[in-house]
Amino acid sequence: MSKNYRLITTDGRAKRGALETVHGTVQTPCFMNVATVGAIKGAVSTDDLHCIDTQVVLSNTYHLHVRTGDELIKRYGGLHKFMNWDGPILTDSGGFQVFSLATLRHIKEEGVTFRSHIDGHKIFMGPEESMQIQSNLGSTIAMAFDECPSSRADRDYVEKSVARTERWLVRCKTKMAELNSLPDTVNPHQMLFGINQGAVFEDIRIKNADAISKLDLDGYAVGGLAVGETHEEMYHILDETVPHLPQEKPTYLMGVGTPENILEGVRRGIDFFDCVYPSRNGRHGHAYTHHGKMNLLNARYELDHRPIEEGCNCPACRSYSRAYIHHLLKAKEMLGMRLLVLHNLNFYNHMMTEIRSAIEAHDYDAFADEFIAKMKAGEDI
RNA sequence: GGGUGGUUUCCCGAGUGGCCAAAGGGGACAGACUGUAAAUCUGCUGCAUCUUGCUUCGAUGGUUCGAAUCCAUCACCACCCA
Repeated sequence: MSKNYRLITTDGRAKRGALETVHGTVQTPCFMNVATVGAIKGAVSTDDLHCIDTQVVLSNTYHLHVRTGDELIKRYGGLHKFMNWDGPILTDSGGFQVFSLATLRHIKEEGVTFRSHIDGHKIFMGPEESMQIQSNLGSTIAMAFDECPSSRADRDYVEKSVARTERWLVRCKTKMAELNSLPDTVNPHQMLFGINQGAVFEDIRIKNADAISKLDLDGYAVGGLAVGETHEEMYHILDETVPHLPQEKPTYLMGVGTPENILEGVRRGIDFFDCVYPSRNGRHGHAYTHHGKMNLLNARYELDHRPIEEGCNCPACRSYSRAYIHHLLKAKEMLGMRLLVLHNLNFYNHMMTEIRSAIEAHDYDAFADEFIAKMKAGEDI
């Protein structure tokens, strides 16, 4: 397995690292931009992604499997070629869909039977199937196939689920090694990240973290957070769990989150994040700024000549006013959504740049506290 | 000039004697969304001293215990015949 992660410096528990991949080096902490079906929703192109300094794109195994099909993408030459993105791509395993498509599935030891949300046909996905699909896609980093239990699941269920996810992880590792050694593999250097689970039960989390750490994977994710528990519970679980994951490997907090969640995650030793918020909220009219979040659909912006945020270098702020974007959103013109998605992703990507500088300067705690306070104050917007 | 149909709360539009402050859309206003079944979903939209009271359904007058709903007159709109 790879020795590709380099820890550049630390500040408290915060890590400043670099992950070498066949598709380039990722500077961490890093926010991955979510492109579930091979595109960032909101008509964002890969050219756009270069303009807003995106490092890593995240795509989804289940969604690409049911449409358009991973075998077809493999025949095309892999996902990188297909979507014309030569930077790193992380593929989620479909594990989250085990959780979010709960009404359409049935879980067993071998894997999960889904009903396709597209046409209702039956699909079976287990660790081997998920690894096969991710290998066909040829992503840079594959995620282990896991179950993400609900934050309301009882202790007994979570214990059994985590034990099964642990057994699935061993099967993922075996299958990936096999796939990477095949002659026609799209990306023979595909990496594998394992996933820690355990809902809000810290002892289950710690036991699981210790166990999966021994598997010497390329990286380790904390999954199953931000699914209904409080922020305090989430931060507490990170406090207790992250120290039990290998520090010399990249860590990834899956599906998180708000700018504040990310700042707190970095403080607790997380390298990678991803979240639908900047793109989805952009489509829904929300813009992130250093002074808080604003809803551009609100009438108060109808004659506001200012850009979303003064000094922002994104395509929206460089050329357009709040008033014009408000109008575009009201008129349901796609450009309105597109500009907000670009602004928000640019905001997140650049927040990560600021975070890396603060860790390098060994001033992270003060930086994070001030960043969060400023966003909460919501002044001048 | 004659005939017929119509005028409902921001707009369209249902309602033909009490359960109507008035269905349903749209718009407006606000909120939610955390490994995206999400350009989606939710709330709200006469006034007030808001678990109750008041004023609304073109205008005025009438019938009735009770009218957006029935009658009369007037105003305006649409179409048809001259």
